[in-house]
Amino acid sequence: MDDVIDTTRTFSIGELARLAGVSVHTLRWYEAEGLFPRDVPRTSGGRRVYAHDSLAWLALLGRLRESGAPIALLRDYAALVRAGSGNEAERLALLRGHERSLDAQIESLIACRQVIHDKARGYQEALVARGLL
Amino acid sequence: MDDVIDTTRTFSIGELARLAGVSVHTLRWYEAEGLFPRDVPRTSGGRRVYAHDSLAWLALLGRLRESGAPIALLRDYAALVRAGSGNEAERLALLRGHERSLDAQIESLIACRQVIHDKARGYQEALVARGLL
DNA sequence: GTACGATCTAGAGTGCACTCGAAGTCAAGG
DNA sequence: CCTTGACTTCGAGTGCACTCTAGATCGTAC
Repeated sequence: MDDVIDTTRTFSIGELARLAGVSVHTLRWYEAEGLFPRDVPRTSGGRRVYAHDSLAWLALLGRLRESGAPIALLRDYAALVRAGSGNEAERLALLRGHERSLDAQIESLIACRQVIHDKARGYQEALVARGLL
Repeated sequence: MDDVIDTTRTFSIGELARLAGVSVHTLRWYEAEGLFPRDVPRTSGGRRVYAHDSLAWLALLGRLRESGAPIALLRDYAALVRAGSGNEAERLALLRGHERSLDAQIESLIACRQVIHDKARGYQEALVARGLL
């Protein structure tokens, strides 16, 4: 199997924003907040040049955000990656911690769903009883 | 079976806040935002007197909020209840709509959980391989 | 060389849902 | 009567995560 990922591919901020589904404003803001695991290199003219793996990194950040992780957690995780190998136990603990909070969130949502479903069923039955459904 | 709920029981704002697990500030703010299905009566001195069913109402609002419903949805729902019977179909549609969004949320969280779990497993295996776990 | 779109920085603005502060009123205990 | 604590209104402040603006610069296409 050939490698299908071109590891020499780089992205401009506009390209990366489009591919990652975030705004260029957000990318600059993420950088300022320390959410990248290494400094983003620049062209001689000062423009950002993102490495090919930035997309995967942003995908992971996106999953963390989507699941309710605060920016501070992404910052902590980025700092661990930035510090280099040797802190895998800490990275694991951070991810496991978020996984637990995710479990709690899912449980809570399922409970809410049940309550709302029951309430809806009440209205549904009332409508059926009156021949309106 | 005797009725175990005292329907004549009323609550002061402080009591209700404590029982419902919200702040008195929030109760006043909810009222100002039109989140109650009827006007909250007052004593001659101007203090709010909440009816016994306010607790159940707040529990429902709490479930809706906990599951990501914006205040606007609670306001719309309260307006329907306030308008009285006859709009059960609309109430049902509103609740069903939120139930759908809840399904989507739960699915999304499960997908996030998978991604994060896989990432954590990577670190775990690396630690095991190095005899650190 | 100039037009044009993409990018740059620093900092201000936005939306949501509270959350708090100030200054005053009410009601029960001593 | 007086203190104390819960309550009142109104409006300002908070935290989060962007989101946008202004004004300048870069780089490619004509």
